[in-house]
Amino acid sequence: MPKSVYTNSQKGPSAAEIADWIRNQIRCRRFVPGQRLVEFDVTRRTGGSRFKVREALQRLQAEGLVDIEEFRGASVRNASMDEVRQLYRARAALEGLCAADFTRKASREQRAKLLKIAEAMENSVDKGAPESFGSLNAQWHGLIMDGSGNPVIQGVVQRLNTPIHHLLFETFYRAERLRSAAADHKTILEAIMDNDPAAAETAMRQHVEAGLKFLSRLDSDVHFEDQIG
Amino acid sequence: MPKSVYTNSQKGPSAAEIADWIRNQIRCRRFVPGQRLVEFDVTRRTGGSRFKVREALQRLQAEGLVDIEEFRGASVRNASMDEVRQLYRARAALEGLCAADFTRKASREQRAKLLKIAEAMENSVDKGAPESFGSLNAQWHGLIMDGSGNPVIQGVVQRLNTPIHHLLFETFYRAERLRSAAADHKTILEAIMDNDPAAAETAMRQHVEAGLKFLSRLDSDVHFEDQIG
DNA sequence: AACAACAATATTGTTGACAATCCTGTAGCG
DNA sequence: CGCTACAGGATTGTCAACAATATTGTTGTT
Repeated sequence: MPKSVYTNSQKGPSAAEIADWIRNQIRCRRFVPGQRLVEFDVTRRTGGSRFKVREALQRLQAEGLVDIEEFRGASVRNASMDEVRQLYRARAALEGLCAADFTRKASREQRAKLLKIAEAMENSVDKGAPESFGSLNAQWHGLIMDGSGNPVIQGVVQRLNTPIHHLLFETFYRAERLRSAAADHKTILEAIMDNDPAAAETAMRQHVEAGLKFLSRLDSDVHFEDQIG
Repeated sequence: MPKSVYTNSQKGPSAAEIADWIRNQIRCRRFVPGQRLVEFDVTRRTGGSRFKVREALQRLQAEGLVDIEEFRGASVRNASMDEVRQLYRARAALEGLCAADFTRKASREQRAKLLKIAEAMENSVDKGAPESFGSLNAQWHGLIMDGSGNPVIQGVVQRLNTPIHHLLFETFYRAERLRSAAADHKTILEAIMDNDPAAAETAMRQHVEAGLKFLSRLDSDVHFEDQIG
């Protein structure tokens, strides 16, 4: 009976596995920005040695997910609203490019799957199910990057997304946003099916930037609440 | 009299400084793709401890500059032509965005400086000086990213550029490419001075992709030579 | 009670030694 | 001559102990 979730339970988790674990905790908001990541703590919870934990934390620092100060250790980095804005703009440019390339290069199967996911998302909109919509949305964007045949960009976007992972879901709790996103997807899908890369690109860019706009509105609301509370 | 080039000569270089040193060696082609980076070697040449060297190598791995295999250590990663193509496409999208933002946000001084650099580059073209053209070219692109007010994208592009740094210079040894690049710059500059972000963006994208086309041609030439030799 | 100086604890940084693995050169064999 | 098996050295992976620093708790003074 294995003690941990990791494959090599004998030798303990590797640095990469520990990094994945921390990354996940951050993405699921179990580790929140500003929270300190004490080495000993991570050691106990993952079963890895301290050495490997340090290794993992350094990787995460290189990814920009974690801040390491001398003699103060690692803490989850806090992305400012301005940084979020920049991340979104970068995403918009890169995913736009992927949409264009998907239109050019994707296989028949990938197009079919894209259509299938889109239909499932429409379903989620009707039922008002933000979680399933968010999950399908992630699949949708992932599939487009996958089908664009550009793993380099895919990797960059994934890294850019990690610190704002939860934000990608947050906006979906407003029905207005759900409808708007679904409409955007429809536009993008049509451009792809029409084999119009340029249209797909601009539509995707607008879609991502629309997400940013919703987020900015949410953010200013939160600040308003902060002032009252 | 300091022993090394690093600021804290007493405590030895930090991991970040070692990473910078290695990155530089790679950029200057003193470390070539495939070359193994033996820890002890780096230790001696930088004066850092083995621990810090390992730290630095892991960072470089996260950046995608270095490959680390278990029990075989680090080696300089070799970017395939396909990967280079992807890097260029990502650059095109991101630098295009920066050109648009530069047009919107850059200060009067930054515009003036851009013009000044462009004039100096024209000079290099006339004199047929590839090295100075390459250096000015790097300044030119850097200035545009700087003036776009988007450090996140700037960081991403810098990381994308590192493994292909030398390629950015290689094409300039053909006079044809020099003239073509200078013409592109002129187009971009005009769009910026006309306050036309969209035009600046498309011009910049075309410029970067033109660089890729030249490179592809060079690459196939090299392959041809390989077959003969 | 508020505050400063100091001691105790917790946490991180660094080093060195040892184990595990790979690479290389050599000898033996067909 | 070509090939495999095997040692020896080289290189990396891992760990535990120690040093340096930050954080917390305590005490004494005003």
